[in-house]
Amino acid sequence: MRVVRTEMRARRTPDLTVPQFRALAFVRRHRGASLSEAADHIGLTPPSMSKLMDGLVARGLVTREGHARDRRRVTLALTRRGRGTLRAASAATRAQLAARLAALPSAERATVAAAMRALRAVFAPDPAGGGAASE
Amino acid sequence: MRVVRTEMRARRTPDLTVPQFRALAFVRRHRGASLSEAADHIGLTPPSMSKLMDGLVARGLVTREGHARDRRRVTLALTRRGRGTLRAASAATRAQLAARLAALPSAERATVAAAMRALRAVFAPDPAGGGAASE
DNA sequence: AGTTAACTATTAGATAAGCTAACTATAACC
DNA sequence: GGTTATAGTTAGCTTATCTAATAGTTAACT
Repeated sequence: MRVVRTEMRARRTPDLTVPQFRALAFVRRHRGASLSEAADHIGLTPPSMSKLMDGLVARGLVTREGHARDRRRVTLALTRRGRGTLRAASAATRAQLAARLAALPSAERATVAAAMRALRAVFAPDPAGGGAASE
Repeated sequence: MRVVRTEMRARRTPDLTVPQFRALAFVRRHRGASLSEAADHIGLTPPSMSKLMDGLVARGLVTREGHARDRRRVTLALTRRGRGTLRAASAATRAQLAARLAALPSAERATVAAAMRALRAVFAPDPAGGGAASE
């Protein structure tokens, strides 16, 4: 995963930091989620998530609106631009990782995939982030 | 690796951040290294490494002395306390990871180990960090 | 109904990690 | 000996985190 981060940092295409990427991915997967929900799932405190969202809202990637019934809450969603940015970042990262992994013989790629499944079972991270690691 | 980081953060025993841990590990492995060497190996710019070392020197974990022949350079070394702190952090992290991995059947642990070897070959990280992952 | 308790989000203020640009001091080169 | 390159630091910026404190809302319980 260190390498994943490194690759993501190298990919300057849409210029998202790792926490920004994670937050966008969470919002994509949970449209209309609240700030606390995002903080919980990603493992940040609410103030941290609040500030993170400040930046994403300021960049026009996320909308933050008041909840209809519970006026304490906030409703998060991706903008069209947010979806595009996330998709581009995801594709770029995936491509770079795939390029690295392509250097492995396919038997070893299979071993890596099996290890990932085993580790996911033990650490049970949110299936959002690492899902669909087909290549 | 994300999980490694999380575990390390959770381990509050000697209270080292991940970059601090990495810097200490580098200095342990390369006694008398210069600042630039440390920055290069860890993948930071010299100013970042300089500031990181500021903190470690202030905490009495690292010594930073002038080089005998080349007075531009700086010579880094661990103090006794630095060695102890690093050892404690390393042991705590390792123990927590081992506890998690112990939940896996041994065949799957072997798969994980094989995957790590394969990935190391592709990404070729500094052998200092991930070495000796026996358990 | 009215007060208290719980919850949601933000602000304030701190530390740490990073970067680039600019500077200082020293060594190397010709 | 004067120019060029190298090593490290300082200055100033952004982002990521945290805890503590605050404000506004809703729920809960007399």
